[in-house]
Amino acid sequence: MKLATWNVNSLAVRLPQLLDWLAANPVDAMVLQETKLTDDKFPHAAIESAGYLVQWFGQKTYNGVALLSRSPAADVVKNIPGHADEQARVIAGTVSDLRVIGAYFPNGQAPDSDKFQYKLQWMTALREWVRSQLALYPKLILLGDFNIAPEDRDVHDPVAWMDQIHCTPQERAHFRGLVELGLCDAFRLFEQPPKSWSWWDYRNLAFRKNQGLRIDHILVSEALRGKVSACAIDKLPRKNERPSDHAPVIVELAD
DNA sequence: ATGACTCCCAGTGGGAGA
Repeated sequence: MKLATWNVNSLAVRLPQLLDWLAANPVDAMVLQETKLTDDKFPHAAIESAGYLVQWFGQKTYNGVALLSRSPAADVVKNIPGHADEQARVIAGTVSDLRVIGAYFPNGQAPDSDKFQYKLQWMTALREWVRSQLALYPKLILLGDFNIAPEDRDVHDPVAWMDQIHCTPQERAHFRGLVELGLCDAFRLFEQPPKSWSWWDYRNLAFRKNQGLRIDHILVSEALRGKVSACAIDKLPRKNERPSDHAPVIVELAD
């Protein structure tokens, strides 16, 4: 079984690229972030024509998430239950026997901003909800745009990024908090090329110079850890014309 | 260098992203 996550930075713009990517990468399930579409505008028919069922949860202008799957998603949840939020950031469903939680973590903007406080509160709520989900669904996968670079090796210039947004000790502590629930960073189960990033700034020729961050992640529960057979970042879509600034991440689970 | 690019909604500019 293959699953993927991709921050598409506007599904209205990236729909053709998503369909191309799915044709080349026939995953069993996929989560999207930053669809930036209200629910009435979600292009479900095009996605269904590509052979996927889809659940979506969006808003105007910002955020927005979706869950695509070959087989139906059961017990679908949108956002974190009990955590009031104006922003559409989470979509979860059970696909086959797997609990799939797709998440778009807040950016946080700057460590001294109100948005950073929102990010910390959101991450606290997410962690407690994921803890309860793990009790219900031992086979759980949490994937999406975490907006956290967990370690210095996930940052092209750790000195310049030190204590900056995505790299603060508080954000990294939250990432470790998820790991301490029993989740495992699937990407790091394998030897990976050095300077592996999932996001490159649009500005300053960052992709060409390979100056990026690894902020899109796939975390798997203990029950799944032994089944992970591969995990990789697909840089190819970042070479498209009008690319998303993020690349997809794919994980493969043995049956 | 509080920049750069891209997207969105706006409305002939500005916020947000990361």
